[in-house]
Amino acid sequence: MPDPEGHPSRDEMDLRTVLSALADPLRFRVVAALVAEPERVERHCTSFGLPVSKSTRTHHFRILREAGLIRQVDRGNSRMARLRREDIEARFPGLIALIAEAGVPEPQDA
Amino acid sequence: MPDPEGHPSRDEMDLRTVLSALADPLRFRVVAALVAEPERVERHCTSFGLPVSKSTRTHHFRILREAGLIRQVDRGNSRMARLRREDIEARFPGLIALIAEAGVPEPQDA
DNA sequence: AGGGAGGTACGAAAAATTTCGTACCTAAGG
DNA sequence: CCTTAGGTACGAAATTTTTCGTACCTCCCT
Repeated sequence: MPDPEGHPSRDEMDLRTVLSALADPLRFRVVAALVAEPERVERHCTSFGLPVSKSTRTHHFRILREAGLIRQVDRGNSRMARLRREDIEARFPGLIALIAEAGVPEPQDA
Repeated sequence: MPDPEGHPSRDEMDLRTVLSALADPLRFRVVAALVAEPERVERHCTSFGLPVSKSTRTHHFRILREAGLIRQVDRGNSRMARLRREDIEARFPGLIALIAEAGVPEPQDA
């Protein structure tokens, strides 16, 4: 069972769920941006500049969280996102390298 | 440019297109089934037992073909599908291993 | 205490994807 | 030659996903 905030444990992660999460252009951009960051970096959910309303943003971050790709941490009145790099690498070895190789898409093609 | 039948060349393959192709449950099943086969096996498009009409089947195989995941070859009056294993491995190393590890889903879960 | 930034939940609208039916084509086999 | 199996193209229906607006909550700051 996922934890109360909806984070699955490492072995609850499912490849098809992860692929669906990454299939959306905005979500891919978020993950690719995190992959390009140094290890353990936390970023504001707002810092990705997604061209959508905040309720849509909540929706996308929920899907990323429930797929196990990111961990969201409460930091006072805002929420930070961190890539679950080790868990992803352990469960789906090589996936992060593939995303890193593809790079962060430009906003317009996504 | 893709060839006349819509197969992209190796370096025209795009990770996001591939991920979108794999995000559909039926298409994932097809690819996972091909991954589980020995190298170079060709299978009838009908042999996967997809629970959809033939026009829908055409649609899904087109998406797989245009993503570069399979190559479709005319064999008289029918068409065979073959995994583009080497191209996929060259362009997205590790991806096939991830799919192989996930296994072929049971029909009911997708 | 009050205002503002950042978030979530919920329901509905909009857009994209999947699905099917029909019509049509080609090749293989009787 | 005719039938049948396997496919494609096109348009429309059904479903899913994305998107947004509104209402509401919490924490920080003044």
